[in-house]
Amino acid sequence: MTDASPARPNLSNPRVRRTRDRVLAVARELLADVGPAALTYSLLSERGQVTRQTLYRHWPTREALLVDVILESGDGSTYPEPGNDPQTVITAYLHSLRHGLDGPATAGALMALAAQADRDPEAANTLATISEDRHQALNRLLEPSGLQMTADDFAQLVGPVMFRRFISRQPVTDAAIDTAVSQWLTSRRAGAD
Amino acid sequence: MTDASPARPNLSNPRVRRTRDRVLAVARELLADVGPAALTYSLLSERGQVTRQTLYRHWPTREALLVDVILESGDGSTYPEPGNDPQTVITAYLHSLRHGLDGPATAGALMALAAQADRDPEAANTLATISEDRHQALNRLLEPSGLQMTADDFAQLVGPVMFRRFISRQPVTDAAIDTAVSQWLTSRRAGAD
Amino acid sequence: MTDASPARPNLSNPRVRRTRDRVLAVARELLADVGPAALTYSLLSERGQVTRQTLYRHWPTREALLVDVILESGDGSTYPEPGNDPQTVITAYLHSLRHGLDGPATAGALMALAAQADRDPEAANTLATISEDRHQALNRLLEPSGLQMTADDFAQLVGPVMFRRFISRQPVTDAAIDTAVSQWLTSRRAGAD
Amino acid sequence: MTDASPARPNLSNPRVRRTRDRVLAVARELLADVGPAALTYSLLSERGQVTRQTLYRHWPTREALLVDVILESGDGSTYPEPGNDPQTVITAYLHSLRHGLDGPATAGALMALAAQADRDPEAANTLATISEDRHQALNRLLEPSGLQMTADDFAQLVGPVMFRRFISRQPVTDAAIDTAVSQWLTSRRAGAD
DNA sequence: TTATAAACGAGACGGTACGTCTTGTCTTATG
DNA sequence: CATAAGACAAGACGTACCGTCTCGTTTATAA
Repeated sequence: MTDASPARPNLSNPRVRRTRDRVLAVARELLADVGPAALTYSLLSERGQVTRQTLYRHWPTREALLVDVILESGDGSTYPEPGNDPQTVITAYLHSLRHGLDGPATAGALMALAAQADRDPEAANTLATISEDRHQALNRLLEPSGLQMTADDFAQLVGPVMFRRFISRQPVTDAAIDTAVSQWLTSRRAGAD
Repeated sequence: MTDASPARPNLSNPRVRRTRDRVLAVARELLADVGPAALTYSLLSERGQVTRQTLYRHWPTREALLVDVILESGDGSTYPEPGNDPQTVITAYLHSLRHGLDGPATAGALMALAAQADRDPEAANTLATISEDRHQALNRLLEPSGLQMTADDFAQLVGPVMFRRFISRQPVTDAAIDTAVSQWLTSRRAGAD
Repeated sequence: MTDASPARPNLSNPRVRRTRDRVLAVARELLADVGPAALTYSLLSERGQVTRQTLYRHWPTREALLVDVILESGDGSTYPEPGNDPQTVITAYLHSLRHGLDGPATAGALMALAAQADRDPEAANTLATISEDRHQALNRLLEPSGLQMTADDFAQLVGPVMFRRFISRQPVTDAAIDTAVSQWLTSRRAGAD
Repeated sequence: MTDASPARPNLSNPRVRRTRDRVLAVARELLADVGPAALTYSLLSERGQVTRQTLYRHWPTREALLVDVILESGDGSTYPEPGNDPQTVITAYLHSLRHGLDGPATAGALMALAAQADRDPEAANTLATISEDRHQALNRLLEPSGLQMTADDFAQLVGPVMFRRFISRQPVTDAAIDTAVSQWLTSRRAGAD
């Protein structure tokens, strides 16, 4: 049994770590500057003081790079605080989501993945995983309130925000977020009756 | 002052029309076969019995081609019938939307646009226009019922479907559609109180 | 039946001719300057005001390029005059051969071919063809004298010169040439007895 | 004064010896299998159970490796017996030479050296040395006969064989060898008159 | 017998070249 | 004389080797 994929650099090696972090930082910059389509390995290599070959060693596929960019979205934008009042928590969550999608780096990487997900199962998987992550993150914030969301609920809340941001291209206003939250809460209360 | 854009072929010329339609048909096939990223002018020219030059004349930019593909989505998938019962109409509409996004041609082109919309105002505009089109289409279907939707409403309904289809990558089940519709109706009725 | 090899540029096209001649000239220069091993398509492209892609179109393989360099050895070094006296003609021929192998361009290309001929039948063929060419050229020079050489004779004459030039790396002196010629003539006369 | 070249492994160390011999054996195999151009350090390292680094330690340059391969041509092909009759001895010698050049390992290495000798004085030297070696070896075989060859004589005999083998690419037949030998003997006798 | 020096394995890295692909422009011959 | 065929420049792709550089580990020799 030969090794199918040639083994990516060992992250416990500090040199490797250094290289990787530096490149990811530059990648984020470039993603914001030139967009995902123009984020070529050629460009990244010359801006990142690194050889193209090194990029391939770390991220055999451009998609792998995008994943790392999204997952370790280096802006340190933190999630809001957990809390007892669902409406407050959810609203704060959607605000933070909106903020996370404002910077063109993460948003660009996300759409790049989405664009190829229909043909690239790995990209599709990654998207699913990311969604699930964010879903669980919200549930953790909601824990003190005793409320938990299903995937359906999550789609119901986040979908409208995403739709405005990426498809209909209308600004995601505070009002729009409020609408989404209150609609969901209303219908939920009604359903509970 | 030189002419910035060299004038695209005159659509009233039947020969032009023929060429254009033939190419668009092939483009749709290829879009389904190989995906938007692999839909190159080179490939399209050889499959479409046309010179690359001709493609450039018709669609100076790849994005222009994608727009035409989306707008004239040739599958003949028709909208549902208008009707008096909002719930029925809306549900039928979402079903047809889901169906339209099942074929990988339109969906692929759509995401390709979305991926570059952050950097390409024209793509962004196109997306906005398309969204608005579909929004108005729904409103036309709803006319008999006397009900009309705001952009907010539309996002609230369509967003969750899109989110599942393109981001969280869960199947868009009938149940999910029902949930979206009933939530929206419920909250609406509650708001009307 | 698909076209296996993508068809090389049409030499009757003047643009093609121009490009080709320019590149071959530069190739000869570089061959002399840096040797056959360092004559990369990359280097050739940048010195020749030409894209790498263009080089590949003209000479799909580096060997094809070397062949053209050898066959159209542009130095215009002419063969000597035909004549009645075999000894004079043959000696003159070997002098011109030596001169042709002095310039590092042709000699380098020749050895490059020889080095890969054991594994590359095309290279082997090319070498055989070139040898045969030179053999016939000599016979043409000898026609007035009524004498003709077999392949054996040719090897007997040219071999020692090649050996000194490429293997034993001794200078090919006038004396060495005289020895080769007179040995061959002597033994020939002896054999005729 | 820093040490220009980092000192190659000490051959008196048995571990070194082991490594070296093992690698050379593999190198010979590979040379026959894939030819000199494809005998990369990468390939050699993985086939030879050895790191690339180790190869560089032993043979700082690929050429140094080829020299070792040629000089210690491990096939154990022995020279023929010395004897009194020059014709017999010389013929036997040329047969053994032909045999030595039949196996693609030595022949390939030899031409690889020849191809770079014009630009690499070390390669040129090595070739000269090797030639001289073989020349002296023949003279040793001829000692019982009282006959000795000059470098000129040697070139006159060996050149035609080499030429057929490497340049004109005709088979080196027994007849060709006989011709070479008898021509040389004839002219020699004639010259002695 | 244990240091100590050398050889070695493992593998990251900056380079350079490869052969291929698509793009947009430009040239040429032809119908 | 307008247009197809296709040559070309530009530049990214993914891969292969190269030569160099750590850093641990093993082996051999010498104290």
